[in-house]
Amino acid sequence: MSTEQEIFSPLPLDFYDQPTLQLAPALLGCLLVKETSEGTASGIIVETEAYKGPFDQAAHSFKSRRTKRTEIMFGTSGSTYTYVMHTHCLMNVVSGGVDVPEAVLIRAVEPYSGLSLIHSRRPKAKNERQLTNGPGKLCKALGISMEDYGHRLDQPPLWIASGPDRDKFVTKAGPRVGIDNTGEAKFYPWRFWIQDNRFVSR
DNA sequence: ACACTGATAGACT
DNA sequence: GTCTATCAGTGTC
Repeated sequence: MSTEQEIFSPLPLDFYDQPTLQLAPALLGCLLVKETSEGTASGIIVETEAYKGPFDQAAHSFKSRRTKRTEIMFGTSGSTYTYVMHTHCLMNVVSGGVDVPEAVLIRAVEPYSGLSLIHSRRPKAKNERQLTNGPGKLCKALGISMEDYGHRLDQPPLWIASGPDRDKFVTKAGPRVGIDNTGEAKFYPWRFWIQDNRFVSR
């Protein structure tokens, strides 16, 4: 059993120096923590998706498209890539190292701490599952926004820690979600989740 | 199952 | 300047 301090202690930046397809499943079971003036909330990462820039038609950085939005993906691993879609914000972890525009999308978490804060931020959730079982929902629940764009994930106010009870789950892989019209890329099994966890988005 | 929402970037004229 | 698509979520049919 880990101590409270170990559970919440930020992972070092070099943790993100591993191949994106290895990092995505490695993030499962880790704790995503956000500190705000309202308090601190956290959730265990239970679902991720890998996006491999230049060769991945589903990625914003396909063919190394370098723009204001994708710029952070060309930077160092372990930075935050936030992106606004419709009315919601989605969070990605930059990987691949400098000049390799890859990232891992955090698709779902299981609420771990700051439950009352999470509930107050997600008044429309009709049950516990709906608090954080989607990429836009978890950002709202934890208070993650465009202000976190470019933030390094080894320090407050936003970081990822090793989390409790590591390795006590089975990892599954399958096709990614919400990426129609992307040809072959649609079928790559680059989505990873914790088997039987009820907060997985689908 | 379906449509409405509506921020922002990127492509195009 | 204008048009369109987007790594969703929600309410309604």
